Amino acid sequence: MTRRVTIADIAAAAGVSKGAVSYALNGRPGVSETTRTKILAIAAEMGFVPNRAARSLSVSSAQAVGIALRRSARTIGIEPYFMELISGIEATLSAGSFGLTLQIVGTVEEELEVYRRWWAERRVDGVFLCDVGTSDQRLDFIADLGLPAVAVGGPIEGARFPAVWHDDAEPSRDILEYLYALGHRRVARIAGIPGLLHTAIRDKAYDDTAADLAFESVTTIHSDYTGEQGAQITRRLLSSAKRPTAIVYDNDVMAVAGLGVAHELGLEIPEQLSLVAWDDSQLCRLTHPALTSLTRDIPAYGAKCAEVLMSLIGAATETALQTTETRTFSVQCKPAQLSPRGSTGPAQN
Amino acid sequence: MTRRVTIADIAAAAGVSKGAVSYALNGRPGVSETTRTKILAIAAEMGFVPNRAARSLSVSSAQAVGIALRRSARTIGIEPYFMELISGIEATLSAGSFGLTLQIVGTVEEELEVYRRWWAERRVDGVFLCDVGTSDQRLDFIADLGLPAVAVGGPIEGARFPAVWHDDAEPSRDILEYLYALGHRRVARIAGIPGLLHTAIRDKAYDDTAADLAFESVTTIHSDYTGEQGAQITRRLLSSAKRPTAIVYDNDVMAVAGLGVAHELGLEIPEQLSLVAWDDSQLCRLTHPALTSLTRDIPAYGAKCAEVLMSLIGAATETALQTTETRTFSVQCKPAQLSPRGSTGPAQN
DNA sequence: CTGAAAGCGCTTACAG
DNA sequence: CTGAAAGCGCTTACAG
Repeated sequence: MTRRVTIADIAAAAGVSKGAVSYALNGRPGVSETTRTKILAIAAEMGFVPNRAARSLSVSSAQAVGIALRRSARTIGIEPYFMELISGIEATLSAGSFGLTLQIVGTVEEELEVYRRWWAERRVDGVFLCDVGTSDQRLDFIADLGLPAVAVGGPIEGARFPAVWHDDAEPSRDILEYLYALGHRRVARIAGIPGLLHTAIRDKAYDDTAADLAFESVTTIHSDYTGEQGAQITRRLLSSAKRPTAIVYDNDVMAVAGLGVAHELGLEIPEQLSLVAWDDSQLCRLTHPALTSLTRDIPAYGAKCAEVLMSLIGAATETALQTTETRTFSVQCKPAQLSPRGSTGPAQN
Repeated sequence: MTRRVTIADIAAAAGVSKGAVSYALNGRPGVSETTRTKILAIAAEMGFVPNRAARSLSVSSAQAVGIALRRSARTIGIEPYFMELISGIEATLSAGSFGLTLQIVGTVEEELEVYRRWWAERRVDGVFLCDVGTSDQRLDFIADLGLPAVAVGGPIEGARFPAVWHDDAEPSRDILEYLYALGHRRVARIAGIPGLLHTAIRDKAYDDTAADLAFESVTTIHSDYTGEQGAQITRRLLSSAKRPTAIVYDNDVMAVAGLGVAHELGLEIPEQLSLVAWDDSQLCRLTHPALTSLTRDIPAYGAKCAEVLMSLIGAATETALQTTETRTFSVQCKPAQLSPRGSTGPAQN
């Protein structure tokens, strides 16, 4: 159990004041180049790493950001989305040697409480807001707190902090046009949670596109994103008299579950039924046939979100320095691209 | 942007010293009951939450623990295991109002560096060590640092800190006996990464059990746990002359991929091939047929790991107080149970 | 039981 | 360019 070295140790070894050590270490004026290099050498030799708490207390910054996820213990694991997002976030954070504090909560109330506590404790300098809703009390709550934040999703009208988002309307249109071109006229969509912003955006895009094309029917049924509901709703849809010839799922987990149901009912894919998934994770390539899906680069998205938050916090990460224009209030990322695979084919009515 | 209230504010409002406020808040002797209740009331009214950095600096404790995960951005999401584990860990941590710092790393060197930095910065009071290897340099590294830690996996011989683990030998035996009873005589296992401790334990258990029963062949092929390799190895196995009638997978993702390959080859499940998965996540119930698998309660496991770490750190969580005997160096959890589903059936040789 | 003071390890004006 | 000092917001011996 080695002892931790402090600036006092370095100061003593270098024969200078603690202040000088601090200036040297932080690349600030106030020390000559010779003393600076000498101090730096000694610090490196002694393996100095500054005590976070002391630094935080001095500069009033936690050197960390937080993310609160509202899911149950059982369902959180199944969505590859979050881990990929976090993974991307971290890539940017580490560059600025910021830490990520993660908290899983059960209810909105708990989530708000976490934000308040984090803010009051100064445990984090900013937060990522996930699963943005169409009318989301967390937005004002966080803004009122004065806690820097980035919404992972958008666009958000009248937002008081930046939102980083993909346009979901265009891919929604892409899917329907693609299915239409394949001859599908009865299409169903098993959508996500109705209160979520991106669900609403997709809802509207589907409706708009459907109105432009001569579909026989385009139905949307909302779900809770779980495989159970995906399976259940698929079973119901496929048991109806005029069953759809194509089903679009708002995530990958439900699509996999839907494929399971299709197998269960003995339907040939894609001959008798075409399936499309949103959020292409590795899952979509594990099944047979592989699932046609909408592909986004989630780690890159997470990295972008982190960049915006860092620049908001004013942290001097390299990336943040390069792209100070990310301070704008809405950052749009490249929309999801359709990746056609074996689960879609021409309709046989 | 409300102002954060400090103990100085409370002291002023209550007309006492900061020391008195601290004693009152921390339930220590040194203040009369009347002043204590008065101070507490004022603190509550002002919405006081202590500044973490200041507290940490004083007591030399970060009030946080860390977990470093070594995966790539693309593959980390697919394994439900980690999020479930983290979710369980958090349930215990929140009770003691400890935070969880998460870091995703690419290499062992990076991981060791993270531990050293965390320790030097005093950013965490302890860490969880995942993916324990048969010969794991991280064990001594962490122990030498004097950083409290819990190994998520074991048992570890001569360990210098506690390990929390499930017995994997018994379930391994269960699977083989079950398959044998179903009449399977050619069984293959697509195992995980060879260097991992639990892989080695399962390897031995399979070998031992196989030796006790009259199998025609029991082969083990190691993999990297990804769906790609799961699919690839399954394809190779099923294309061989004397193909196995049952395949056991060391995780769920590979099992799902294996099922996809079976479908691809037109094999009837379970008539022509039985499949078994380890680590029953929701994934196993999404497919058709649903996958027979070995079920463990991962969130509960995570909670147990956190309990042991908290007790090690000496934090006064309620759970830790109740179970101080968790300071022992090896905590065994309930082994995984076989959950038979549609993917296994009698062998048709 | 209570108050004044020192200290945790940094940063940062402020004099020399 | 350099040093001594105060301060961040807590905790905790140490006197009264």
